[in-house]
Amino acid sequence: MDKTFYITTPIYYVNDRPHLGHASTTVWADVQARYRRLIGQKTFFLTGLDEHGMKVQQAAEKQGVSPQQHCDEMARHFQELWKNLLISNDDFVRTTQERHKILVQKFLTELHQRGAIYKKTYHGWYSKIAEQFVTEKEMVDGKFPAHLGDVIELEEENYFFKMSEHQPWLVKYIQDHPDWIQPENRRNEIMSWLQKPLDDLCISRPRSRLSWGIPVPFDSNYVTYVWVDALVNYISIVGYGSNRLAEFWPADWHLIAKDILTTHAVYWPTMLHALDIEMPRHILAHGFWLKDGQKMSKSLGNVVNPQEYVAKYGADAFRYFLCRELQLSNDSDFTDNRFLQRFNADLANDLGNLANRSLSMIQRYRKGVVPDWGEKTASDDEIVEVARVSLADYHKHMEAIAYHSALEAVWKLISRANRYVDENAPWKLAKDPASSARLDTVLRMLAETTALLSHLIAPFMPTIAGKLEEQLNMKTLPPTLVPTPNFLPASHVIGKPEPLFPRQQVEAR
RNA sequence: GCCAGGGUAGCUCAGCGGAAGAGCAGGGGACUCAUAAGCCCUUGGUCGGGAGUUCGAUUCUCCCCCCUGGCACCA
Repeated sequence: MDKTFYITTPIYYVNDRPHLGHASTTVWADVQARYRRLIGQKTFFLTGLDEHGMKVQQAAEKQGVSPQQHCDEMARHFQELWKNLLISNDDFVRTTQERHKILVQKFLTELHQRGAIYKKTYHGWYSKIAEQFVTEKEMVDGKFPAHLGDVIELEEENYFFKMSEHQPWLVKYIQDHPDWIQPENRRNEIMSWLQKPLDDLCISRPRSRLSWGIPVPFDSNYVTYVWVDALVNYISIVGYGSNRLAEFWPADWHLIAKDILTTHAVYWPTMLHALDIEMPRHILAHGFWLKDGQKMSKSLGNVVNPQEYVAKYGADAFRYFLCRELQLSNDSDFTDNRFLQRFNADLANDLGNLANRSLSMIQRYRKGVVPDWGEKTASDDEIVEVARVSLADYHKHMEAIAYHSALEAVWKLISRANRYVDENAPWKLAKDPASSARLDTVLRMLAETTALLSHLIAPFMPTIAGKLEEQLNMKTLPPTLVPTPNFLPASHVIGKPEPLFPRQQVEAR
């Protein structure tokens, strides 16, 4: 494992409080970061906030506070949620931080020096009320909607990045790297999008109408367009401008939601290419959540508040659900019924009960001492084989961020282990002294399987994995995912078994 | 409107030319270590509609219906 591992979430825009979408992307990144650390890879996991721009300026004005005060308040909401969701980010970038601003300016200076930026007049429709340019796309029946107020034709000088120059290169790059943009339907979208000629990208705003931004280094009358500001975070925090950059860059994964695919798959790569900086290895865009089959919206009042679920069911179960149910290529439906079904069936019944029955029997039949291997049968060979296959599948899918499949692999082992208990019926073996050697093996097998499972679920459910390890009394053992015949030493004494997940009441249907 | 993707068991989805599958939910049974959990058995589908190619189509082709997504400088 020579290369370090670097994963990012978007830096979230602070015009609103964190919602289920933010939580999903961040949990996904966290699971990957924890997995990488678990297998011993040096890992950097970055998330943060995008704090500049018109929307923030306007939101602050509306509340009668300074933009920075507004950002600080939002930052508290995000950081509180990440804490409650057990997010293990290595840094938290805020674009208003000096360390970031300096490097955004360096980034722009370099683009400018290379001749990648030029100034031209922009013609467009400008809404005074919204304080921004609007596109003709927003017209309804040839008119702009009333909430935009008077829309006037306006000319404005701005700086542009020569994005169009990089179009042929980008098309070829995507063709040559089929796994670069995932999933495939998003890649196809970008490819079809690139069939039209690419325009150059406006990367500035006159300071006169937007003050809340990073000054353009070569023209103090302008501030930077927020996307340039935001995207640069991926390199500014890991050492852009110094030889430190090579330690983590290129990023292994940029995790995003589908709505910001273009900025990450077109704007960002072309900017990097203009500066001869290496491309990120993968860009993964997941879908949105629906609630009960509908788009979430404040007006419908069906917005899922992550904090509520964490408070009610625990961060672990919530994280599990986000990883088990969120689809990549499509939108997914979040329903309370489905959440509870997953909770009861997968967590309480399958996993929780397996752990509890296994440890209880070791307590009851061997006074908490994990016995050494005794008499073996074909049943043992079978479960060991299932464990071997599950582990291989697990690693394969974890590396690809296919959590749905990785968890399926884990649950195949859980199912097999539950069947193993019934087919060996330790309670019958315990009644016959002649079966003692067989009972030893069965209990040892269950202890080992449970120990392995605690490691496999750790990236998804850190607290529960910790509780399970505590009950197994294996806190002092090194975390590892290398399959060994013995996670637990001879004569190992386990702790007290406690249910991991309390079964939830489901309303009668 | 244009371009993609999809419509398979109550739900979520896999299969994509040779006898319809999984998980969950539902029903029944034997057991008792365990969170009345687990285990075994089981109900359930003219695979969106129509036409065609083929010895044979859920799977390929065409038409139609329905759904979803994308169509840039809003983050």
